Amino acid sequence: MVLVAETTSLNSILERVARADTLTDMQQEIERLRDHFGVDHIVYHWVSSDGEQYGCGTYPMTWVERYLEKNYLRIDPVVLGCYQRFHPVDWKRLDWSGKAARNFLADAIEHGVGNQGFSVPIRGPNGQYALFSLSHNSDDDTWADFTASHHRDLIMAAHAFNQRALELEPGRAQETAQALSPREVDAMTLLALGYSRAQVANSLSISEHTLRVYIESARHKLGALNTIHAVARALSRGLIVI
Amino acid sequence: MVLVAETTSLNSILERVARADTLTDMQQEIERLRDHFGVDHIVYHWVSSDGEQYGCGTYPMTWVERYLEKNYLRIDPVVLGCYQRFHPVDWKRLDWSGKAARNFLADAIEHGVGNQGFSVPIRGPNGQYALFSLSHNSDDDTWADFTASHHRDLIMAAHAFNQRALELEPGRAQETAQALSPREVDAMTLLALGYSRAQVANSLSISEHTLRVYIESARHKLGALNTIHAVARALSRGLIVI
DNA sequence: TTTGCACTCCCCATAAATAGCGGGTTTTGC
DNA sequence: GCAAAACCCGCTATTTATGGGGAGTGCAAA
Repeated sequence: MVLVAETTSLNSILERVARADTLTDMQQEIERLRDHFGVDHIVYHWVSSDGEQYGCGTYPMTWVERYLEKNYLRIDPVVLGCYQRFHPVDWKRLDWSGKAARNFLADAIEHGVGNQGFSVPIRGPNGQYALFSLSHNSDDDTWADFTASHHRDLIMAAHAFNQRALELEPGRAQETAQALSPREVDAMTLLALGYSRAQVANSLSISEHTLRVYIESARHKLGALNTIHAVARALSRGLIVI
Repeated sequence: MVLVAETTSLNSILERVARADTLTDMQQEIERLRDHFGVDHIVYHWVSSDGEQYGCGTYPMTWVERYLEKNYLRIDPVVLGCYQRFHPVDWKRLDWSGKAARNFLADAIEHGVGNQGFSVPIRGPNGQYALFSLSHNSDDDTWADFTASHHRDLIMAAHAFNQRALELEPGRAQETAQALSPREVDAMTLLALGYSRAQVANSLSISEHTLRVYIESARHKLGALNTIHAVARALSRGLIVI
């Protein structure tokens, strides 16, 4: 077990990440990064604004397939926990109570994921949510020393992957374009706060019919199927804040 | 004009930021950081989950007051532009067309803000949105050299402020998000994805009435007034991911 | 200056969600 | 083992949202 990082090569790896043209290139760099840090696994995966999942990393293919097949995204305490957090977190500090979480953990370790882990969450303007994770097999103290001494390197690495991944993400151009008008933002915000249509119309001092026009135009701009969908998209894209 | 950064002292500043107990402490460190980078101004400001604004920085008090008084937050292309972005951006690359934006720029420069600028946006799980900005008076080339060579330091500094600011934010502790049951999570998620109740019930292979029970229990747990409200809260509390 | 966009208002018919009542089984945690 | 919580289903009635039409103003940029 080697837990040594040579900062000399980190910069060169991150520079290559910044110039990566494909996911395959990033995959290669993530393997270099794993060797650099001397950990068992590194994974970078993210959820785009349209809910699509992307990722690259060094987990065994069997685990990746199982993860997708079992839809572990909705169970994985790392994903769910980091979604509520701002800064990097050690997996030990997440909530592993609950049967589903414990089963997931057992399954993960069985498939080669380490017993220790550390994740850096980053989120973007349109609900993009990315996670840069390291996983390793070691005792608690060794792991604590490692994460403490490489905290900054890990943040920088996460940022590098993140920046490039977002640039490589397909269909980014037309999604950011669809902003909402001020009135539409008002309407979506008040709906998200639990007001009924009548209350929203009253709050905005407009007729309920006018309000409906805003809701519908917001729906169309957001490509939403109904009001709940529209509010959810506006929220997760950061167009409204509640 | 000095644009030299000694990396030896950056770490010590950021470590003091990480241990800062109050906004005043952070204010002190931000001044040290300004001297370290040799720029005219550094500002860190953020919008919390309840919409409150906080900030600290080296701008003249007259400008801060004018900014708040004129409600420039809704005009400032730096704030608006970075809200739509993921990674650090030079102010020159933002959209300064539009009368309001140009007036704002003139007003800002008149109050001592530099003609150059660079901002690092970061956002958090509950709609928090933070901006770490540097401003300086210089020509384009000098500024481009500075930002290029200190790109990583700036990201690290932004992260350091960000992490501490979020920890210092009041009212974070009592945000004990009551968890939803797996079925409630399913229901909320599918609703957020735009499915109607009939479609959700069909997807989950349960009766529409049973689905209704889940939606209502989720509503009660979330203290929501209606379904839209419940979905919005579940989303913004990170209980569901779409 | 003309084109676009944001903003405001109105009707009608149908689809969907909400509110209230009732009944039951299976899992999970202490 | 027991209690609590999660899981599942039925009914009726009312309120609310949605979908499809309309029309007209004003502002600002191309």
